Amino acid sequence: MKTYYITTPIYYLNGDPHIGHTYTTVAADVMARYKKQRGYDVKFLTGSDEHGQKVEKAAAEAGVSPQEFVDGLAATFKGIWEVMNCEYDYYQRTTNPAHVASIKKIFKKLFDQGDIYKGSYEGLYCTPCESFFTETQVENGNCPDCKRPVGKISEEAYFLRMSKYQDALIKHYDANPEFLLPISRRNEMLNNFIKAGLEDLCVSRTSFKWGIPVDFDAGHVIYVWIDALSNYITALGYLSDDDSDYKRYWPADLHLMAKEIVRFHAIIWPCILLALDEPLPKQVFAHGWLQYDGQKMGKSLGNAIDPRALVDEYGVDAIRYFLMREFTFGPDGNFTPTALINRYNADLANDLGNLLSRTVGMVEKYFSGTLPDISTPTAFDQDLIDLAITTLQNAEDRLDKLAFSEALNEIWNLVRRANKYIDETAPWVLAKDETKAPELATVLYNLAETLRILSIAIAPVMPNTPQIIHTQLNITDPTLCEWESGKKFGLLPRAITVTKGPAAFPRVEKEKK
RNA sequence: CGCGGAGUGGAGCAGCUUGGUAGCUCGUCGGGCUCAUAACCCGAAGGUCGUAGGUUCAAAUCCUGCCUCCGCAACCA
Repeated sequence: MKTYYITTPIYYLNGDPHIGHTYTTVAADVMARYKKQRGYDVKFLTGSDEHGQKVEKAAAEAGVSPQEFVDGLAATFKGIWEVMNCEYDYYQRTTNPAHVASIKKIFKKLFDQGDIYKGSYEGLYCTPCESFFTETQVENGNCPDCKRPVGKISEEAYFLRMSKYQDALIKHYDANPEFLLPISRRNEMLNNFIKAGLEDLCVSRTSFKWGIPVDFDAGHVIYVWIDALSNYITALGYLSDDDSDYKRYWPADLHLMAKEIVRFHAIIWPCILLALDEPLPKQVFAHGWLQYDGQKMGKSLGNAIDPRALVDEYGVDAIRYFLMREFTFGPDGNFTPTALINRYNADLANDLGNLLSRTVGMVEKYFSGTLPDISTPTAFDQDLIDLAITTLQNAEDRLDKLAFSEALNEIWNLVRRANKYIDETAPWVLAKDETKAPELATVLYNLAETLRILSIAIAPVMPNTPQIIHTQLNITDPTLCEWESGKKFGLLPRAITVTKGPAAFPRVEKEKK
């Protein structure tokens, strides 16, 4: 069976999850579900990065141990993924003993083979940001990020010989045009950083304790690079007693992330893998940020969006749909409440929800809820059917390129086509003439069958909605819900009995804001 | 000369890597229909694609200058 290994970053546990984390993870979940539906053996990994000085400090301020602190936040993150219906296959934590053991082995291996060496690091350091800065970066002696004073510190540290792998990395980029997408990111990394020259990277710290210790040198702690990035392989059991998953799933098909960490995934991580002599991931994809009303989102600005509140108000499928449909996956996007309401009403309430509602309504009204097994084609059927049987393929073409919005647009072309079909065939006219019952039954059947296909197409993005459609159309045969069955028209039994339910997506009034 | 992104009908966006009738959603106006969540369907208006040049038979799309806005500058998705 073909495997598909997809990852989100492991999120740093320094605060509650926000819409940004949600955006990345939902996108990954959509891909994972899509591939599962198509029969792939999928591994979907997410997790949390739980070490470092910020966590150590935040825990101290909260009056709990670092472990207690991250346990709480990790639970919060797992909770939001449950709310968002993100079904990861494994949740990796950098405090997981198995991860810790693997990381120690990786570090030791790299040290033993000379790719990690001991040196000393001196620089201007901002403690809260856990970052070194160059003279030019510092603004009047203050950290350019948080504006607090930086101090000059020097420490013994271990370095990763990144410079050694520069040429190999460039070769890999050249040989794999789709290694890093979108193209703009590729150009950025290649031209500005890789070709400009890779400097050896400081991969340990002595300034804090909360991390994985360097076994052979007391006081040194393995810094985030190796600790966090390697999670993608420690989660598969790399260098553990059971590395069957590693053999099965590595190299990853896709590392998904937002743009600010593309450097680590497109440069540092490949260098680590090159040093380990392991294959590089097939693709790294960096999407943009969501802004809020044109402004950067963030806790400090007080405009961070709480995904839970959105789900409470609109439902999880609607929010997932909105995130995947509204924004082009790649560039930054602008999140506005108005856009959310517009999308919800136009696409979900008016187009899809109403299509289901009017279809089921007509079967009830004209045939007392059960379609008779009679049919006579109408002049309008073929157009609808032609589009219906190509819709899944069209969606596949887009999804395979992570063009979620385009994929949904393809699917909605069918939704709109079905609504138009109702207008063309005017079932209410057919209903007035008893001799037209076979045509009427055909029209309603074709609509039901189209809804079946739609339920398959939307499932990766909207995992709950298919069930609503299936319940109302009384679809119980699981084979009628399989991806490939959505490429065939006419599989649904003709004599279906429908059950009208509450509106799948009740309209939201704009005044509500 | 720090780096990068963006400027497309009223709004929000796509298209630009691989030049060739300017597309989508919302909104507006007009019409149709009445099965449905006052939803649906059809039609129309509205853009010299930031600006000045260049390359080309042909540029929103490639190149150069300029203007404006925004982000980043070793871990905020």
